[in-house]
Amino acid sequence: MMKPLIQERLSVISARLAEHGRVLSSELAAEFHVSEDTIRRDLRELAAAGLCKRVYGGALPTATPKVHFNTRLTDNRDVKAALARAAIATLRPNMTVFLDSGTTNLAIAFALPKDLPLTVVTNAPTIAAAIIQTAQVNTTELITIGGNIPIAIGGAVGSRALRDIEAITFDIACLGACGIAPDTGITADYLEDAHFKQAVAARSRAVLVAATNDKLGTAAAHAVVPLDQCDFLCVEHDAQALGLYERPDLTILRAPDGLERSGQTKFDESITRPERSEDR
Amino acid sequence: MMKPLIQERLSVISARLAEHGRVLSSELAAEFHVSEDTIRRDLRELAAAGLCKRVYGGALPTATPKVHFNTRLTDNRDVKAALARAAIATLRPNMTVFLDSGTTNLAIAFALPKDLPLTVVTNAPTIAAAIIQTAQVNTTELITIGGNIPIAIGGAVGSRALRDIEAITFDIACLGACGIAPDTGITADYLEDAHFKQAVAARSRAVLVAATNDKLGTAAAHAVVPLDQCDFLCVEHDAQALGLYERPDLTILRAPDGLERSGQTKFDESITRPERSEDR
DNA sequence: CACGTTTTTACACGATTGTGCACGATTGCG
DNA sequence: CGCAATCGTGCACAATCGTGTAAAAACGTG
Repeated sequence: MMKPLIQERLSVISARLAEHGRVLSSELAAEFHVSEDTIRRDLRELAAAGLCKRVYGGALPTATPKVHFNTRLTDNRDVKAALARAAIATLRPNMTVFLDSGTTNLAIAFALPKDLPLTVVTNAPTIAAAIIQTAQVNTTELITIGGNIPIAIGGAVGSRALRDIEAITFDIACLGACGIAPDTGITADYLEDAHFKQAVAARSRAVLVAATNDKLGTAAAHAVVPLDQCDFLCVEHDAQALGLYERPDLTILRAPDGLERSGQTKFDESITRPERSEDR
Repeated sequence: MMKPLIQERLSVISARLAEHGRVLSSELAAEFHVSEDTIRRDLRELAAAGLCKRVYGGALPTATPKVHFNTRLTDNRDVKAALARAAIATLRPNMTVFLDSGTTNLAIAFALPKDLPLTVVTNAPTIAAAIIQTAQVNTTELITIGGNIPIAIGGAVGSRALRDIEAITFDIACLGACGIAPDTGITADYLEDAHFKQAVAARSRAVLVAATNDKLGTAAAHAVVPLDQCDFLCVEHDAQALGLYERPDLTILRAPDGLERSGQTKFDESITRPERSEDR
């Protein structure tokens, strides 16, 4: 049995990941006749490239984009609410704000101060419904971008949506990100979604991205905008390795530490521990 | 057989939670061949992430953060659900359906059969959000009509919405009615809303109106369409004086007597203490 | 070929994480 | 109240991980 080249090994691991949905460090070590340290290095590299997510004992494929919008809705609700609080600090009265589809932006929609006059534009019905539900009649103007809506995305991203976007200029655009990494910038799972986000970013004076820890350091399939075209990056209070994300015109906002859990705060530190994935 | 990674276990628990509506610590421990302590730790983690609510003996899914609709919906919920069931009897596979804003149409959106392939068009974000929430990814195509949305109306009714409507022809349009009477026909509270409904009706092969008893015999400020341009009228099972509404091409559908509560007795009532639904 | 440099790997060691067990506290129920 | 089930928490042990270091292999160059 010939010893495989490193790239071959990485490729095989990647294929195994896609086929089986998971890999174990010990299995791979036995299969390639190398130490688990080597496998761990490989997985670290793949994770840095956004091709997998490391977990205790092995690795899993990066979040499959086929999951239904609803399933993502409840994930990290507290965390996203904290991110939202950090994001709304950037808003000023009478701004025109774009809220992209995505659960983090949904949290922002719910967190909008009710007495702050804003024009809110969105392509996501769920977010528009949140505005309708919570906003004052007189302080908020709501504009929706219509069109065909892929249910997995939860927002209009087609040609009509692109055309309607052209008629508006935004003071700030809150973009959802499926992945965000220092080298790849903001990335999205779907091509049309990525195109739409690009168009929005091009028509915005400022671009804000809020990302939970699990998004940091990962890359999805389609590039949206590089980091140096972003103006605000909202991260969790315990996000790490942020030095890699520093750019001249990028303001990094840390979310407040959301420790007002209903109970059992004692265990929070052991549960929401920081991610370990560092880049090289 | 092979030992699952922790994240996989958490994922399975989460899925089980969504599917069954509950999980038992003892069941999970037996299934994964781990101690109940481990399961409890898992549930603690999921609960900290806001994905479930721990109860004595297991865990329950967190109340689905579904978009809260107007309180008017909950008032006549059973009645409107019954009306919705009558309305969906008019639908056939691959129809293009327009759902106007309004709580009765919202009930229709929720009652749409999940396996019925449809193209649903709506100008109301709340209804679009409901479709996103409940629809299958592959059987429903969703198209929204965008534009400026007066929050009091809850749907796009302006010039852009009118223009977008021109490009579509509907098999059936479910119009919301603020009032319906034999002489005035369908009426609406807002002028722009009435205009928009007219445009929709003009582009539909069939017009359906569902009305609760309190709408029958009343008239709002602005006329939409007369009765003889309607094709289906859905009324409650005990609606009276319907003879006045008879027209040559109008089919009157009586809703079933809404005595059969849709089951779905949740784990909630039996195990955990009743608690207020404090969504946000 | 000789030599220095870079890359890759394996091993060692301490740190972190996951798990099961023990024991006392709490909760549900008759 | 009393009993059984469940829960919380501390602790021990094993698996896994990160990092530093050294050896081996590959590479380029004279």
